[in-house]
Amino acid sequence: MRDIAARLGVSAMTVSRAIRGDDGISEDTRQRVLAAVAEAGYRPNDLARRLRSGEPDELAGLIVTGLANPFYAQLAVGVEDVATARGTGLVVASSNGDPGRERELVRSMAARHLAGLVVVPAGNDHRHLTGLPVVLAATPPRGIDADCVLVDDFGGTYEACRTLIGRGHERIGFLGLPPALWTGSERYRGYAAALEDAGLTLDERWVRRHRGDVRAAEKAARELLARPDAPTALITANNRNTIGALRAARDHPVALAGFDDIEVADLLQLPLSVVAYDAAEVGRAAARLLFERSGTRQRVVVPTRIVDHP
Amino acid sequence: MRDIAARLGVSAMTVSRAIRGDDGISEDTRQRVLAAVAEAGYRPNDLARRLRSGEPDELAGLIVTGLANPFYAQLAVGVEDVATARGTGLVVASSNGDPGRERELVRSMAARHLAGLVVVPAGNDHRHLTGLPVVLAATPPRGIDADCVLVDDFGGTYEACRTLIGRGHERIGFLGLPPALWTGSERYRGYAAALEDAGLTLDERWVRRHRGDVRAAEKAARELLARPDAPTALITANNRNTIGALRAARDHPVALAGFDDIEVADLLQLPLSVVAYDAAEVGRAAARLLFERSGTRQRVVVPTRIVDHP
DNA sequence: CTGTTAGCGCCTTCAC
DNA sequence: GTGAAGGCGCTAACAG
Repeated sequence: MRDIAARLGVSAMTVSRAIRGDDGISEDTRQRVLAAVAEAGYRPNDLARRLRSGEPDELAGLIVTGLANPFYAQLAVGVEDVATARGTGLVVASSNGDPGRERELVRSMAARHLAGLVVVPAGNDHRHLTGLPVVLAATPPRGIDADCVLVDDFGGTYEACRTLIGRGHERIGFLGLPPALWTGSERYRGYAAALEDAGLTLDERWVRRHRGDVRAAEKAARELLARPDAPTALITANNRNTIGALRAARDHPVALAGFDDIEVADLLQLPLSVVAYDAAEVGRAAARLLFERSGTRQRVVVPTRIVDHP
Repeated sequence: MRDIAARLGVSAMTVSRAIRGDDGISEDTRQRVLAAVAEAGYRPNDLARRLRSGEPDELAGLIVTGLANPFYAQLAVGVEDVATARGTGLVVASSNGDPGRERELVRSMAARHLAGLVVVPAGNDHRHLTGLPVVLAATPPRGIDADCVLVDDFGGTYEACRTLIGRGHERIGFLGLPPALWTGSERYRGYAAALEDAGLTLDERWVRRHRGDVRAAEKAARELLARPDAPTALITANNRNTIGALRAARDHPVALAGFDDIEVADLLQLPLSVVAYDAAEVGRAAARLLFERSGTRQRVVVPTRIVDHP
């Protein structure tokens, strides 16, 4: 900057003003400065600018359990949309479901003085989510006071289960996440409530609750469906479990209803109902809460709807 | 920092040294400082640190055309893996295929002094990719000198087309991206070469090359397949086109071979061959090139393989 | 309209 | 082992 100023015989301030589009500078001078800037290929240093002006970093963070899951990719798209609209960049990181790693990521983001953080937490204790504004997604806060965006886990699963019941199924199994996880617990609760309200029995032998990938899900589904008293229908409580169950269903016919939509669900020649919702909207809502930070604590619930792919 | 120093009756330098783990400070003093730091909840300011020390930011950037596309999500996972292993964070942004927006993103990332940038470019002229180290993915550099990671677009499409020919198809259409895009051009070339080598005619009426989403792809496929002289097979040159063609194929039976694997391709009751490759590896390779920056210009090609889902 | 002075928070360099 | 001086690149706040 000083170089440019010297070369033009003006002060650094003038260059600064021209670059920032500050007024109080003649149009003529501005043009001359901008020309010199372009010619020199000079780029102002954001670090120094922020250090001096005290502006917060125009960078927010997003921590998800795994970007490979299409749900989180969509969520990231939503967060990015809102951030971009504000001129804010987005640092994305995956915890891989490891609370220790999540803790480490939060620490480094806080040290970087990011403007704020959207987190899909890996664990249940959120007391380490400090040092910067935080909005939780998919899980309500525990141990901290923070805004959050939830999906209607209970209601969605309840409706999915009712769909199966409405089709005459009485032996309905459940393939989901561990009970310690909020989504695992809430979706199981929706399943259990739907059974109870229909006067059906919840048979624990038809339940598998694990934390795993598609292969683990397929294995669990196969075990369930190979039983002599196999259920005639399954609730699969997230997209990994749904895909695993779909693979198992090639050999063991079974009706399926799953949480999370699947892009090509309509192309599968298998009966599948899904609990669909706008994953990007979860991200957008979270980002809005982060940036708008009203005084009162907020909890947004994104609605779900049943989509049948008969 | 001054506060802490004053409170302890030491100089700011001592606090700085203690925090950074610099030696040349007594163990006793360090402990006292660290205790005070913890108690005050003080966090050193990364901006100021870097401004003074001139270190590059421990953040790299990734610009893709759209994170919603599973291919780019996987690529992001790969870049993130390698970055994380080095303790580097990742700023992710989508250009939405708009070169103007890409230019703007590059500018802001360069201004933030990120350590480097992996870019899946939206356009063909890459001269705006300056101001920081850049590695291109999926497209070779043009107008700049940079490393890049490519997929074997030509070879993959060639083999996919040969698969269809091997099954007896002689009227093979093509659904792909515009010729101005590298992948659009290379994949079309693979298609054309396979036809030529087999002595088959390339009929332009069976070709649709557009930039669009799944719906546009389905529409294009329907038009193609509704013709009286419809092709009996289609090459779909990316996952958006493949899914669109799959939808169209419900009403117009046709053999399909597509570039990019689809997660549940094995579950579709439709004959589909795909050109599969490790999208995350594209990201990992790009990140490695970025961080290792050898003196010589590198070009990595990620291999493809045909996977049949009969 | 333009320039001068001062300092953002930290770290390099050199004294002590 | 510790501190004082000075400056990284930029921009408030005040002159003129």
